[in-house]
Amino acid sequence: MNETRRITSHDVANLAGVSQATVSRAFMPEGRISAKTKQRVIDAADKLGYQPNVIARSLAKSKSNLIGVLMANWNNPRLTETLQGFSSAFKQSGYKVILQSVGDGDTVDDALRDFLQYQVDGIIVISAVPGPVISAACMQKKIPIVVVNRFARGLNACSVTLDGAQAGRAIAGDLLERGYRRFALLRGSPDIQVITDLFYAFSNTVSDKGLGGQINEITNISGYGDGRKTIVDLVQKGQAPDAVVCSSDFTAFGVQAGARYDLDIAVPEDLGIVGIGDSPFSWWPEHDLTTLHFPVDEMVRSTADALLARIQEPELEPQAIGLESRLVVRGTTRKTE
Amino acid sequence: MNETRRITSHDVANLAGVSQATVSRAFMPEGRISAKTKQRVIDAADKLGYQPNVIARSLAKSKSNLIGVLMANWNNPRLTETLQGFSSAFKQSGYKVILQSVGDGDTVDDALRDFLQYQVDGIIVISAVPGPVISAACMQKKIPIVVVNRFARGLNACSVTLDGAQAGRAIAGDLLERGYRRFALLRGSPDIQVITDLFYAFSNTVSDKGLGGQINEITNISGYGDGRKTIVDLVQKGQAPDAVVCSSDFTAFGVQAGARYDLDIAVPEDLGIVGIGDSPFSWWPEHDLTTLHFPVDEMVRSTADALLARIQEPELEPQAIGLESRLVVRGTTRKTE
DNA sequence: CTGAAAGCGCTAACAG
DNA sequence: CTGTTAGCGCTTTCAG
Repeated sequence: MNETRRITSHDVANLAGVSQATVSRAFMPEGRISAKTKQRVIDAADKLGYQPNVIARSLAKSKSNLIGVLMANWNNPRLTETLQGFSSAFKQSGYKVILQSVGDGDTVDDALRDFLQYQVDGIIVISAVPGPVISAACMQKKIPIVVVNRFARGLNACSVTLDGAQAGRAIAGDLLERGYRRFALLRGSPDIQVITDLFYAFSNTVSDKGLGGQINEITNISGYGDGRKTIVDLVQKGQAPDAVVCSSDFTAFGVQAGARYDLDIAVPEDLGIVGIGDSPFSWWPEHDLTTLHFPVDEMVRSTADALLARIQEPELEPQAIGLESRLVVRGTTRKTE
Repeated sequence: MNETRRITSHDVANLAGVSQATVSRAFMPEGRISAKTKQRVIDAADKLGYQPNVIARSLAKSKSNLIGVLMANWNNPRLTETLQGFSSAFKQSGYKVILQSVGDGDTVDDALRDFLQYQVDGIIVISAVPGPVISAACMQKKIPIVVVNRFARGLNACSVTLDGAQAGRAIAGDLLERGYRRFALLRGSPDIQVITDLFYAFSNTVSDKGLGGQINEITNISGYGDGRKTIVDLVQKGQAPDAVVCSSDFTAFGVQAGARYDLDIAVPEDLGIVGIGDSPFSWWPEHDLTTLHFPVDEMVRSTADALLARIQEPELEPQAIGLESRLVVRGTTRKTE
């Protein structure tokens, strides 16, 4: 058996007849080295199949080029786009993504601690908010955090979310214009600030217009099954809305199914349905859902920009970015009169 | 400003009045150390907020506890389950996942080279196959690779895929029994071995039964739009099948849409539709799709097991695991007579 | 059980 | 431009 010791820069140095440091320089972008020796080193390197050891480099430079991404909600319909977006955005800047999911008994903060131990250069937390102690620890180590889809209230972390107020106004304005008046607002957990903002702005817009709209907000409704059940319940209790706004497309699909298969209510004539997210299949004619377009690309770019900027310049002020969204009008809301 | 030097095991050692090596032992599972001093060290450590530096540990132990996951196809409908599965499966074994996606100009092999530089302990390649040189390099460094959804023909790597032959037989048997005879088989790229196997077994089963079935295989059809267009084309060209098998659920949804919205063909009476994957919404009544259930959980488990086993014991033979699947019969195929 | 010392493989002054 | 020499922070013999 060939005793396979890992080949290091020393081996390359020997073969090339230079010092180990020279090998190092040959592999550094701004290594001051003559083109000729550099070539000799490179040749020797790939004759041996040498690959620089990034772990050792990280230790020496105190920079890992790792970004920790923590995913707390795997039910997001735009999830794959998000992950793919981050992975390629950071690849372009020379970073690698290390991915953790929260669940299985351990918490957001545990996961973040793991990231710290791996000396990540920055952290992205998606759909969760870090605890105060751990984020203080990050701040003290100058490791920037960007929170996505949640607010990082007073945490010295950036956050990137929908602009809930703008979205709420947009949806309410549009629905009112189409003649809807009795609204049901369906959401999951009641403590997601963005949705709170959105519903709040929605309500305000409705009252401001003075058209006599009424609003019924229902919490802890999430996913297809919940949506379907909820619309049936409402109708049976005599609280039938004429429009439903759902905090997620999946819930909206469920409402649509309830109307179509359980209740035989005409959509959009007797019931308008609006989702949030614009999931990749909301345009399919089976659904043809009017939904708020969540600008994933822009979100990824803002997040990456904010994080990278703070990796280079840790003293930058934290920033709360609100993404503007627009309503994509499809077949689940009526034509404007 | 507080000059924030990172706190290391030395700092803890000083505070605890022990040597740095002792601190190290206190944080190692099998560190030979007395309970008393260990406690003193732990106390000192979290008084300082000390977190062991995993990068340094990796360098010292030549073991990174990193698993590289390379994702080559982001259109897989079971993608989130897959990613979540791996991330939590490996977390349980003390590994972290470092995620890359191929695309944006660089290749599978580039990505794998990056993984090698990060000294990953093992690699998972999803929906792509590594080149021969890079996988030779991995083998020589004793870094195991498991290929998922593709065969690793002669690469000294494990592979985990559907058992195409079994799946093909199952689908064909079921469709024949339901009286379908004129089959269209829709697939994307023609060089995915699993689908080739599947369609081959499908064809064989059809001929073996001697019921006079005929088969039309069409390649480069992938996704909703393609599926929809394809069924319309077939009908217009007078080649209407009475059953369509699609290599992905999304294509099947498209076929269904074509039948429903463009052609007004009765499904399942005049057209049977079968997908592959069993995506999370194939059971929704809008689709109610008969589809081959892809056992994601089992796939994740097999993959993780195979990889972890080879991390511990690099000399294990490569293994090709074929996952058994079953057809989930829903509304897009007729009742058996 | 604990301390001293030699690495792990690379980067970064500092001379020459 | 290149070699020498210290580290980066931790693990691991090897003595004691």
